[in-house]
Amino acid sequence: MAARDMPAYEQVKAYIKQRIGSGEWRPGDPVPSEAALSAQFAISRMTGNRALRELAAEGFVTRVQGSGTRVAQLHRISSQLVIRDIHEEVAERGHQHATRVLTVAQEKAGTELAHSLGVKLGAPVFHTVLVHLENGVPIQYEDRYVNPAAAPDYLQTDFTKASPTSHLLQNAPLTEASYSIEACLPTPVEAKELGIRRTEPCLVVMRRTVSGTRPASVARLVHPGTRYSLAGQFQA
Amino acid sequence: MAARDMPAYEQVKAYIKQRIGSGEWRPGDPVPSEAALSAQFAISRMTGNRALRELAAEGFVTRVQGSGTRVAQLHRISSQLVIRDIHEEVAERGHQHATRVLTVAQEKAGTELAHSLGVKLGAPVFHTVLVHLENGVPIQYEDRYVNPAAAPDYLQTDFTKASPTSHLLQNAPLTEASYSIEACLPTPVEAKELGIRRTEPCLVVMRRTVSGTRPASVARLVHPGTRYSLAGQFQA
DNA sequence: CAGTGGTCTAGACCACCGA
DNA sequence: CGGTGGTCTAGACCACTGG
Repeated sequence: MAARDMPAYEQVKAYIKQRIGSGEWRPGDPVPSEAALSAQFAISRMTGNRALRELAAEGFVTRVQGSGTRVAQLHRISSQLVIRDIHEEVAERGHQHATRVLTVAQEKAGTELAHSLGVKLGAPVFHTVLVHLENGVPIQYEDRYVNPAAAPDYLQTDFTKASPTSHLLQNAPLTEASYSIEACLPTPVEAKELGIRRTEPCLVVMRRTVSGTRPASVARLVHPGTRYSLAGQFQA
Repeated sequence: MAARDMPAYEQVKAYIKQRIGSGEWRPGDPVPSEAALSAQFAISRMTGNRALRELAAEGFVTRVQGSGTRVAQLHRISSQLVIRDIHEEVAERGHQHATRVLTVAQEKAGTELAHSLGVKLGAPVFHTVLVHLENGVPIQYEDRYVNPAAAPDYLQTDFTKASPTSHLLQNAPLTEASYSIEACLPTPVEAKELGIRRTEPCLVVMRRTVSGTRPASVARLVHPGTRYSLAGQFQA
């Protein structure tokens, strides 16, 4: 065990998590109070407080002022899906990232798009279509519409050097987003640009981001099923 | 403003979040040090520490010992992705959920499985294969292996009444999980049981759950691409 | 080296809950 | 009322970073 090197509050957290994980303390059972922990571990009350406060934030226990701390009823496990720049993602794997630019244009918003981006019908919107390559192999077809109000100089970006995601993150602080993930067959154009057969399943992520109160961008990200998977970890 | 009633550390957090949200402090910019905050707000260093520590946990800033605190590049946003019982999920949509049980058996662990579940090669493991239907239409093919140590009476469950997920959540408190999501074609058996063509893309979720320190279960969840999508929302 | 964050202490006052 | 958590302070020592 690396228990000796752990900070005191981490040791207390580990102790409590272990009791909960082993089933020794069941949901609803009381957890030792801050004062009890101080005495038991020979630590100050603040240290015990930090341990319990963090466990509460992580969903392991619930605390009620005046009443006490108890083991939480359900373990809600929420993931930490992160909106990442694909360039960083590839670079982190130690691979080469390159971008092929297919379309950079200003267009007029149709009904559906106008609604998604919160602009008027026929108002100008920015449109880019790119293919991202990892070590020369296409891994993502990115079809994106951007609200000019959120990133006025979007079209001036050199997309071979800065990805749309990084440009948007720099210029339009992200406050909200929604996504959906599905499995689809690629369109003929997508298949051609990704260099795959039209029968190969693709992982498609549709994402809509909001900056402040203003919709910033909607994107359709198509990944060949054999070359890309989303992975993640839940904790707490 | 309710600023007067807020604890000091919350006021400091609000101040910093406001600067970041308004774009006044850009990603990578330095955030005032704990000492600077103490002076500026007339608070103790510990209070400033708590504000910055929580902002770091929430993904607004990054901290490096010895170097300082800076505005984070990305907003880490926790999603609503939760490990849910498919029965609840379907019921929530106001639909009928039914289960077809294909396999309920005890088997011997092969090399790979033994490693995933943390048991010895050839040790007994529980195996179930189910098909979940929403209003009579197959939406998920669930192939699951369970560690007997985590849920000894798993095989006695009536899976038409309680789903594996709900049984496991009841009996083996969940502490950790990892998953991957990909797009694949179904195997012949999967296609047959789901009632789809073998060329129809499927959304496949591989999930491994851990209860305490013990791997509890590994599952392969296959969903027809045309009938199922994962959706979620981010919020700051 | 000076400045930073990481941790910890031994007190303190308050608001709240339950008996 | 005593016990609980919620917050805050004014110090302290340490490990790490940068110039």
